[in-house]
Amino acid sequence: MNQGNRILVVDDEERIRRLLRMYLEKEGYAIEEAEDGETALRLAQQEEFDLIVLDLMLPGIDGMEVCARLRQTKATPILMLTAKGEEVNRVQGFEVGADDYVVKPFSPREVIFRIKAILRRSSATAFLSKELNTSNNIVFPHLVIEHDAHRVTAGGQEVNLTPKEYELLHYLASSPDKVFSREDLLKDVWNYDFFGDLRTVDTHVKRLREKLNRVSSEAASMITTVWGVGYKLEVAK
Amino acid sequence: MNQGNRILVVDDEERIRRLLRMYLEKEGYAIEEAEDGETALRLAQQEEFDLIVLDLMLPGIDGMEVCARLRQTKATPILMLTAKGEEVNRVQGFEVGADDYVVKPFSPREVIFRIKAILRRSSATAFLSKELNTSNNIVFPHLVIEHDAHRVTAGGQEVNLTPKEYELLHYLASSPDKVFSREDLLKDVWNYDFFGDLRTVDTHVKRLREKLNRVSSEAASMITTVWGVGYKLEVAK
DNA sequence: AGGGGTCTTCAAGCATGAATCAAGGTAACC
DNA sequence: GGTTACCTTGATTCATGCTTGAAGACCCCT
Repeated sequence: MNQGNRILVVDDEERIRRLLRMYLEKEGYAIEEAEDGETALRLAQQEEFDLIVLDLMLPGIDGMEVCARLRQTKATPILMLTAKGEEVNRVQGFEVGADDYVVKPFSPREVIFRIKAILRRSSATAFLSKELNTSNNIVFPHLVIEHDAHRVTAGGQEVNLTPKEYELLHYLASSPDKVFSREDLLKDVWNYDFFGDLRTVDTHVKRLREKLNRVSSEAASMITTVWGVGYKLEVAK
Repeated sequence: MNQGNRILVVDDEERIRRLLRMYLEKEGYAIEEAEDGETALRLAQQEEFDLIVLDLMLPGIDGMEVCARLRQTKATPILMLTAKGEEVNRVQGFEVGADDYVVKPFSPREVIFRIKAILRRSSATAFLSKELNTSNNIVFPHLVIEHDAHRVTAGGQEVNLTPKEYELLHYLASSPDKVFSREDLLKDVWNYDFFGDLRTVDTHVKRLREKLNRVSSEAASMITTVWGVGYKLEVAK
């Protein structure tokens, strides 16, 4: 868990702000919101944040501008949100000092990963600590997930997963033993603007189990159904 | 990882300084900035840096001059930045004591490689233990990349690559097994002022595979597509 | 400077692989 | 044994990657 890093979320769409607040608070961050550039700048000046999530498209002062002005006085890390197809000059974004950017529509999961990555980096440079803990690997008795290599190994053998299958497994694996409802999974693993059938989750679970089972029945049986509730990845007892 | 080497960045353009700071801090270096020759000289005299990145074109005392004066008292390694089209005599630069030079617009990646190479060289003389690691060669079962010679050998036979093809391959090879998205690749391998189509990456990958394949299908098949994510250079298992 | 060749980029169409959803079957609970 | 939730399957739709060609930038050589 995080020790309550403070994050400022800047977006003109309320549902986006609410969405991010929800997810980030779940992760233990303290959230503040701003719906335009002026407010964002004011808040950022008078309070200390550990990170700012900044939409590019804002009424009044746009994100690029906010970013540039902010950089004159503060070094707060900035994560940019850009809409797909928006004629964004990415380089401009970086020049202006954004640390990373995410394209909408994003999956909540992705945003959280990027935020964690940025915060890890910035605290790493502060303490000159080695990036030992940075490895994104998740290791269970019969299941290894190497995130950088995007590789899953079950019972010592590599398993080929499709993107969704991989994301689903990775999501379950990052909170082992926790049960997620189908709604949870759809909300977190899929894009925020996807409203699909709950049964879609079933299908992916099925194929995930199938692929794991071809290689290691132990790994496959880690994905357990909690009747009337949802799914979880169960770590052997 | 680097143990926080200290680097002084000297350039009159703020966006260049910021850009370099961003990338270098990500690599774990501690950055200080100067925007003119006078400041640079003052800072370089009163503090100890492990390396100085120095723009040739500066208001007041120019880079060449700074370099020459610095060399009278310090042996700090210097990496020169020169603008394209600037009729720079490279030899002049070396005479004056620069250790290496990079032409603008540079790709962030290139600068980082040069910096690491210089630091490795200079620390190699201090610690003989590192001597072994000094070569910039990357060696895989069917693929050898000799960076100093800018030469690629696949299956024992030399392959002729264009600059971009080479850089792409080298970048992938320096983090084997790690998956890079097309965005990542554009960001790191292309120049800092390039804003292009993601599909451009595909084209280069295609031709890279083609050239490697003419000589060694094993080498070609090391460049693997991770569906929905990006590309990686996969080391045989 | 001018011309030829190379490298890079980008667009368009095609090929392939993955995600979705509906419908019927099956297992768990009471 | 009935009811509810879950699993399975396959067709359809959708997303992504690959290939090709052509245009333009760039470089080198004369």
